Amino acid sequence: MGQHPTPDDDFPSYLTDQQLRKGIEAMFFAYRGFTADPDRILTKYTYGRAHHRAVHFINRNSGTTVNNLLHVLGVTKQSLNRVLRTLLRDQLIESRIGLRDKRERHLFLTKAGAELERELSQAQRQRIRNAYQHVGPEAVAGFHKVLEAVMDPELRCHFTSLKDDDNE
Amino acid sequence: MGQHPTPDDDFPSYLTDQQLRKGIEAMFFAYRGFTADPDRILTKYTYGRAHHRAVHFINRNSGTTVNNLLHVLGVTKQSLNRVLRTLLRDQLIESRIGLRDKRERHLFLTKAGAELERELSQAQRQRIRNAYQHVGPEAVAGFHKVLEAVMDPELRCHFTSLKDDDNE
DNA sequence: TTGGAAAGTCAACAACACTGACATAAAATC
DNA sequence: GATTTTATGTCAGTGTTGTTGACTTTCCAA
Repeated sequence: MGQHPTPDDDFPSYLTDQQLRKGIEAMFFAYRGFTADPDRILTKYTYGRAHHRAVHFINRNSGTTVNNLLHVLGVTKQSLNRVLRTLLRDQLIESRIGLRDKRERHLFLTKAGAELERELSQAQRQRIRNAYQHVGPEAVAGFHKVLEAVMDPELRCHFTSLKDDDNE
Repeated sequence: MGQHPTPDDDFPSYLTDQQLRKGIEAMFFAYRGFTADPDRILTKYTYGRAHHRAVHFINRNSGTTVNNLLHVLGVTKQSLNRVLRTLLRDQLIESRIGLRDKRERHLFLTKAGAELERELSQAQRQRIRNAYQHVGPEAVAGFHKVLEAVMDPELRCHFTSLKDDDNE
């Protein structure tokens, strides 16, 4: 059921349930490795993955609004607010009232925040760099293709656009 | 710093910090998509991702011990025990005392458990299948290569061995 | 027989998500 | 100008999933 004993052009071997399950497990184990290094660092600061994500996206898109961050991270404002509050308290980010629209808060990393971001992303980049170097550019291209195809379409636009609209 | 303006053979363009950051974000967004379908289904049963993982690995390696599952999942026995207890209570799994070693508990899916596993993995496989079909076999091969390289080495062995040792 | 491994349990705690309700300020619209 | 909508923040409560620490039971093996 779902399996196919004799793979042909209609049912290539890389689409068997067995291969798909293999891919699912690979994602699970790889994501563990992917987050392992930042997680280790974050415990030093009594922060969690949520702080890492916030800091990452504020760095990537400096001056982003709370609302925009909300949609990118896919969490509720209450959940995000808890994280932002501690980051503000610890002066890792700062929040500036929008000039054009004074309801909006634009988020920026402070110097300390940028340092933490660097520490976190450096560890993560090192692991990815090692993996990329090990497998070569063709495999990396395939990796990116598959990941993009696995994303939800509405999230894909957040990913493909490295620069967003909002800055004052 | 870390960047390289003129990519050459020593510093190919696919290893720039920019490209690595892109890969990191791709992993983040793709993992969200990867778990979205099972998460939706799990809320119907008031279960979470931890239940999915347990059911997946018990199905993959029927008769596995609690201790083995512990290492594969990378959680504490207290955390796993909470999940297993509810799955046992709801008769989705059953636990049999080991014949050779009576301290060990070997875990099996019940019929209902196998049904849940199928429902969860089917949704997940469908997404992966669509992605694989969309990008083609070469990209998929690259995808697998990168994921395996990103894993922690001690987790990689759990992944590569589809069959484990323990059965009575 | 004693030591230690495997399994299970209890309690307490923390991170991080959720819902729902409410408040404030400002923009947009009627 | 009054009303509605939007953006943000906050409070309270809840649930899942992880942690540590302490303790017990079972049982294999030296």
